[in-house]
Amino acid sequence: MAAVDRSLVANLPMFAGLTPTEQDELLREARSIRYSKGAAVFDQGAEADRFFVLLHGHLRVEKTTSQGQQSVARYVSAGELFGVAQAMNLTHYPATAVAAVDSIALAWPSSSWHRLIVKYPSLASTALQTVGSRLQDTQARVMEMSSEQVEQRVAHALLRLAKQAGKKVDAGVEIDFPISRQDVAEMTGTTLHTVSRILSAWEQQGLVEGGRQRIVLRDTHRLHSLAEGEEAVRANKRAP
Amino acid sequence: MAAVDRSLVANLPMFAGLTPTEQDELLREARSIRYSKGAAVFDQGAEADRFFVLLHGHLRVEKTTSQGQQSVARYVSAGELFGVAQAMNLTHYPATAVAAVDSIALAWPSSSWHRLIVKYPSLASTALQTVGSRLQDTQARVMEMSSEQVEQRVAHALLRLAKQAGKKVDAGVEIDFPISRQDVAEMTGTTLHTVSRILSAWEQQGLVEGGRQRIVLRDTHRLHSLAEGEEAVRANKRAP
DNA sequence: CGACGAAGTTGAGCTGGCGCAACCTGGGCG
DNA sequence: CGCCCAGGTTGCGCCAGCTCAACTTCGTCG
Repeated sequence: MAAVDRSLVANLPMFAGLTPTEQDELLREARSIRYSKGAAVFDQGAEADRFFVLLHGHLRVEKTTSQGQQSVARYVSAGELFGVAQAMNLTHYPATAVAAVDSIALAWPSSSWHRLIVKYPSLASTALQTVGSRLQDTQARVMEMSSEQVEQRVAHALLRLAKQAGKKVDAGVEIDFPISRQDVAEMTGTTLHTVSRILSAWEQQGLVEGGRQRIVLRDTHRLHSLAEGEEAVRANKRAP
Repeated sequence: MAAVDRSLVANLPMFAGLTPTEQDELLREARSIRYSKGAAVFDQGAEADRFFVLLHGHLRVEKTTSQGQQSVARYVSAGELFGVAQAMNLTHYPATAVAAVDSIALAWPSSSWHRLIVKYPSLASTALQTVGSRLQDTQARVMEMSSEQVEQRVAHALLRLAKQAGKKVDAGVEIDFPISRQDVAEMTGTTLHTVSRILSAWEQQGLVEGGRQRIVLRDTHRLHSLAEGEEAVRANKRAP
């Protein structure tokens, strides 16, 4: 475990509003940990003994029901606070976090949480905002799933991914980590077959560009109209 | 506005962990407001100038999409903290809260939030737990909507309502406020028609007892198996 | 460099539940 | 006391998207 320099983290939301001295104090209590692609940062159901800030990389957060149904809750990007189960009074992690690419995180023991928020109230505010914006996102997903067709939901999901983890590339915006059709299906509540059909149709229209575990958005504007239901690229149109 | 006695609120989560003196101080800054059935406590999109604790009654929290699609996000019961938009760094309420029955709430100005959590860190903890458990619930809903049939989702929704706001009655457990088929549909992402068919079928089996804006669960045990997908009371069974 | 497996594509058929429509019912108000 | 209407029920037909299945492509590991 290497010491982490303050300059690397000073502009993260979690450290904003703290003096350099306070930042150093906080950092002194943290460990920096490296996770290689595919490794789990924590597992659903495990004791929530730490909370984290992601320094580098991307994590996929997945939930599995008792019946074995799996679903992708969200992706975590660099700078975000995550694994704050303890702060919400949970004793165990409610989901699994897996490194989608090689990643680095800072970890604090959950037991310090209470002491830290008393000492640094801004920490509590940051956590509230983090959890609050997750709640917003999740509620948005519920509304999409109640009222939108699969095609719109997939469009929304891709646009959200692009906003959160989009890398500008000559052909458009590329999702910055490997993501399968199955992953997209698990984010939108559909099957990989349907996602595949939709992406194929879109590719024909020049809306996206696919590939193995790879999605590039070529026309975010039209994807937006699709997402808002202003038009539709019917995927199962029958040839006459 | 009447002064609120500490003894009425001392055992609410929000006031736990505070000394009687602190409780009094907090109360002194609050206003108590009465809402009659159907009145809005706040409207989606309005400036988030206050946060609340519900003292008595039940609220329905609804969200409407830009396309006009409405959905019920949750119900608030007595004792709960709500309307904490400001704490999540939102300037406007993301949903509308309507009194499902005559209700009473305590209100604080949002502008005091920051000062209060610095003074009473336990407030921040309470808020985090509140928001956290909402996040849990919402994520559970997403998973249900991805992997369950409508019938299971309705069963889950009713059981959740009963747990949160169930009143023991001779025939079983009654939802403690008026709730329409439409409301249930908006909680489960289906249509009032489908809910009606399902409840009718269940009523024939003696699982529930219906009525205008009224639902009584008569066999929570079988409803649980239904919710877990262990059996199914097919609603559209065709007569041979 | 061959072959095995993970990821993706595509076809065909079936069905849950939605949309539409007509109708019933009980509670409240004039 | 009778009318009105919000809330509820029910029948019918249709189709989006799921299931099942076969096949292709790509990457990687022995």
